[in-house]
Amino acid sequence: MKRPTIADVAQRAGVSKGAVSYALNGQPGVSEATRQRILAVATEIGFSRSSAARALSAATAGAIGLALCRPARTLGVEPFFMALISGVEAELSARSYALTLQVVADHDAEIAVYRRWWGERRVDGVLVCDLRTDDRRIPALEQLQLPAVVIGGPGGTGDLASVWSDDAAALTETVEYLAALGHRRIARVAGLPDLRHTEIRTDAFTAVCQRLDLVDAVTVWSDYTGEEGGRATRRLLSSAQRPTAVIYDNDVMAIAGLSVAQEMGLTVPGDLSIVAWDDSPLCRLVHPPLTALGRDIAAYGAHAARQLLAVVAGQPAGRVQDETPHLTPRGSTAPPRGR
Amino acid sequence: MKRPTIADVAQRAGVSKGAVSYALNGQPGVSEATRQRILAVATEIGFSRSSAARALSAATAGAIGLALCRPARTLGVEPFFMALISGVEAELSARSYALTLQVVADHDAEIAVYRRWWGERRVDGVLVCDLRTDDRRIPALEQLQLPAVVIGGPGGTGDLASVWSDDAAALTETVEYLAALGHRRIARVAGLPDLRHTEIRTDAFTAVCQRLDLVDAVTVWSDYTGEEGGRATRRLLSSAQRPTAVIYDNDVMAIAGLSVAQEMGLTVPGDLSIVAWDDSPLCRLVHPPLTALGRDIAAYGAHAARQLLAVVAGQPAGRVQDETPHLTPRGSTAPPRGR
DNA sequence: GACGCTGACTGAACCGGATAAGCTGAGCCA
DNA sequence: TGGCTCAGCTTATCCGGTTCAGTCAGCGTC
Repeated sequence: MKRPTIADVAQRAGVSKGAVSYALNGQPGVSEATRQRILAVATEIGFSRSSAARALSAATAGAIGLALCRPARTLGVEPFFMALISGVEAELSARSYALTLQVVADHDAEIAVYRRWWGERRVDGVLVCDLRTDDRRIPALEQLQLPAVVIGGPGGTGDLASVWSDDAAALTETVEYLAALGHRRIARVAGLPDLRHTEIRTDAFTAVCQRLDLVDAVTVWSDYTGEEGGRATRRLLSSAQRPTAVIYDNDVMAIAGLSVAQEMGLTVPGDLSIVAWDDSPLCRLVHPPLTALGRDIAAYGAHAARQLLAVVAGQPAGRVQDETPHLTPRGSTAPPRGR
Repeated sequence: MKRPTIADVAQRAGVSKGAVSYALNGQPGVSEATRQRILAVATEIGFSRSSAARALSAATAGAIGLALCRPARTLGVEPFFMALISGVEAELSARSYALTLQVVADHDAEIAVYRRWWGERRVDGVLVCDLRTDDRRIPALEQLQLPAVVIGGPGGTGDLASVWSDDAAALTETVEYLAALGHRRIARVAGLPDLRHTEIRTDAFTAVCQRLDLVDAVTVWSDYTGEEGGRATRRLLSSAQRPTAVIYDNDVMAIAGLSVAQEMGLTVPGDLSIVAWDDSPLCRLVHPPLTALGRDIAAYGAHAARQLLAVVAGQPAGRVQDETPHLTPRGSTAPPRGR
């Protein structure tokens, strides 16, 4: 099956290649009647423009890139990324942009991918995930002048545009809620410590616990996997002054924590209250369903994509705030027993 | 930052553009000494070929496409796709191919995407997921002559290449295992009925149950979501002759089923044995950990990607078999109580 | 009726590689 | 020494769009 080119359209419509190009792009230079005729011919013979030729002459790839840097073993389990991707994708495909995806092992590999994409002109811009403190990717992208939007922050994003959500406020609200239920010993199982949002949440946790005089507040670090989340929970629940409530930095660790609690003979929420960050269907899957800090992740992704397209179009890099995660109380939180 | 082109390399190496092209592509036409000099210059100035220009003149996009057709609400939850994608990706990036991803609502939209990708020459080939019985995508792709590999089967893939795993054998093994434990009333919570692999598993289930004379065997249909899986389990466990073992077509439904059983006061595996299809970290997250039918999904994806690249390279469309899922017994299966 | 002006369109030059065809000089042989 | 081959290049053309500089008809204007 021979693919029609712009020349075929031009010939059939009895005009030049240039006129067809103007017509297709909504540029002035052709009369309305001619434009309609050209568009009709294009539709009739099933013409679509070669992305390669367009990229070459218009110097735009029509694609944006997303490099995922989490190790393969955690990548699949959290629903977060798939939700994010589907949101990004919805926004992009609505504007006929393609999404190019690459899984990388570490930040060096990721920077190498950015460099290659830049050199190959394969993408018009990139979305950056999992912002770390002192993130080496930021200066690398600034140097390349590759349009980018960081998903994360606030802070630490250099001169790049970013989309962020107020995790500090969400965490504060959660601790206040648990404190209001009567909890005094609250623990937090955090994600990887060098991620920027872990840092932000940790600072907020420390601050609110100090303010509410929760002296037994403790944060332990983990790596977002169920294994580590379970292990951390086991340690916490084995301590002399075991917490009566635990906040987990993702849903997978929270579910693992719930299992560990049940395995150790504790009832949830009677003996232990559990809050999960990232409200996904997983949280409603288990018994009791988990109280969770949720937000519309697909919308977050769509927001970031929109922002990136704006940057690609030459608008100044802004830092826009997305929805703040909100607490959805379910069956896994209650006043501590014996209050 | 100005991006170097092949002309810059040529000038600096004191040769023509053509010579550089030959050198970069490992073609004959330049001496080994010159080739090395050119490659050194290219590395030195950080040159990489424009994917657009390459695509235009070599008529190859350097990318393959993957359209995901599951509704957004189930997409994120199952770890399956992320694992598949990371496997596909590993294989592609090793050969400098890019992965273009698109999320679509239904098969019509998916076919439209294929048509657009074909017209835009945006991808060299596509991977097709979630094969259905009488899948309209197959003839559409055959008509477009867009290289494709179907992930699924056997059967129903038309003239397209495919990579499949022997789900029938895996299911048979599982039923035999449960029967050997002493189970006589085995139920199966299946995924969407019009998926080809659901059909294959259902046929195998019927056959083995008949052979083993398990007259109470029953299959109920679901949609892969936790909600539906839980609901189906509740129905099954409320029936007069409730099953003593349930096989779930994915991990998410199995976990939901486990919760429902516990919520109804049944112990697992004492009162009910549970087997999950797709062994993911989720299965080890819950208590008891789930006996599961697992396979290396990333390897499956890599296998499919390799196969697609072969088809793109002009090799005949083959139907290759991947690893058969194998049963990993864990804490969720045991002989039925009161045997 | 010569002039300028505008809208509608054409022709040709690009974009950055791949590649077929052409050229050149060294090496070899008769 | 002339003729031939062939490795090792160069040159030119092409891929399929975008875009800029013209061309030209038609119209109003003084």
